[in-house]
Amino acid sequence: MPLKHGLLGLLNYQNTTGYELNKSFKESLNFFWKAQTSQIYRELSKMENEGWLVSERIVQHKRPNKKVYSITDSGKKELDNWLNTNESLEWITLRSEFLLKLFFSDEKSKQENIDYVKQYKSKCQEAMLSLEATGAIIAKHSEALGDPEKAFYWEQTAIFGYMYYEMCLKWADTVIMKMEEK
Amino acid sequence: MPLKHGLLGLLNYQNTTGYELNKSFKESLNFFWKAQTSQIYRELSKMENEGWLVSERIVQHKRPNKKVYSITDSGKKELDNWLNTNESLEWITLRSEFLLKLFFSDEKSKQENIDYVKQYKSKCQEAMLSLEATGAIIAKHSEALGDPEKAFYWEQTAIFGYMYYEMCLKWADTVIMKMEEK
DNA sequence: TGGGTCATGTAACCTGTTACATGATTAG
DNA sequence: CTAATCATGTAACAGGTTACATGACCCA
Repeated sequence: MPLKHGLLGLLNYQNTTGYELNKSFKESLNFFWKAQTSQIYRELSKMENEGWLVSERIVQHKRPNKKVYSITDSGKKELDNWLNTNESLEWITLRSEFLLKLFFSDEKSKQENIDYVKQYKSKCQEAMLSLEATGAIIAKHSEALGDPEKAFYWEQTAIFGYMYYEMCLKWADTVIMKMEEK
Repeated sequence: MPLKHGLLGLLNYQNTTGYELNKSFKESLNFFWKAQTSQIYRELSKMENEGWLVSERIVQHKRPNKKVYSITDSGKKELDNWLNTNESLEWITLRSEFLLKLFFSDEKSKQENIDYVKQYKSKCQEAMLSLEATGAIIAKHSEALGDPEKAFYWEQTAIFGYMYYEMCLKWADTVIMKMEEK
């Protein structure tokens, strides 16, 4: 249940609400793990039932009341456990509706398929840009923490993304070339 | 609902049973789209309710009876529609429990993390080998069909996989180097 | 002053995963 | 002869997606 553990990981840095977690999640983990807002709330209450978290309800005027979650010892143990056991870890997963369609695109015209792959390229370029923005966020965090090493692993994940999109673009170019030669 | 459409795509080649579809799926699409056996059966019956498929029950001795599905005109239309509209297509998705853990691995020892990434490398190498096997399957299919172009797009998806794993290995090597320098 | 967006979430539905059932047949 | 695998699936549950709710505040 990686989503739960991602949330535990964030809550291990600081106590916070579902709303804030949702934002942090989207700022940091979102590129390699997506989570819906509603999913985050649901997982949080489940984790509270498990005893991994406790919550405190804060009454607010002007804003809806909120629930601040904090991780318990049992939650820390669970997080630790997840980090340290790699049985049942899905090391590699690839899932692409884009490729699924391409697979079945034999009947479509050459030109349609070329356009399709070109559209893909432009999505990759967009994604790269947004990763560059993440790069800036990482740099800011590192500075704020005063320790450039603090964000080392975060940075490596962003680099992964960067290399991934580069590879996708390279692949797309060679496919387009081959299609044009057909 | 890409799984439904993947199944439609396969059924567009030939009428067959859930059992056989499951096998074809795993041989061809599995590398970029996973489906559980049970999921395939469920989707098939839903698609029959939608009118995209019809089925015929074949009574067997020695083997459990089976249901042979065939695609209807309405199913063909649906498939065509899916292939030709890219609104709502998820062009890029990346999801990696491996990276999620790495993100939170600051507290772990340098050596543990190096080992972790090395394990990842070996999974990538395995995956590459299994893609090479797929390459052989593709070649056989092409020959069987007599037309090397028939499997062109299939081949391109396999090449994508190949380049992907290459990239992963390259990334892993640079990360390991950086970790060793820490 | 009317339409977004912020700050909180909840409900319903659809998809994916895990576990199980059963009677041949094949492998060791 | 016994255990695994084949050839069919079904059931239950967990995870992911889409749609909606509400009362402030901010912008044009």
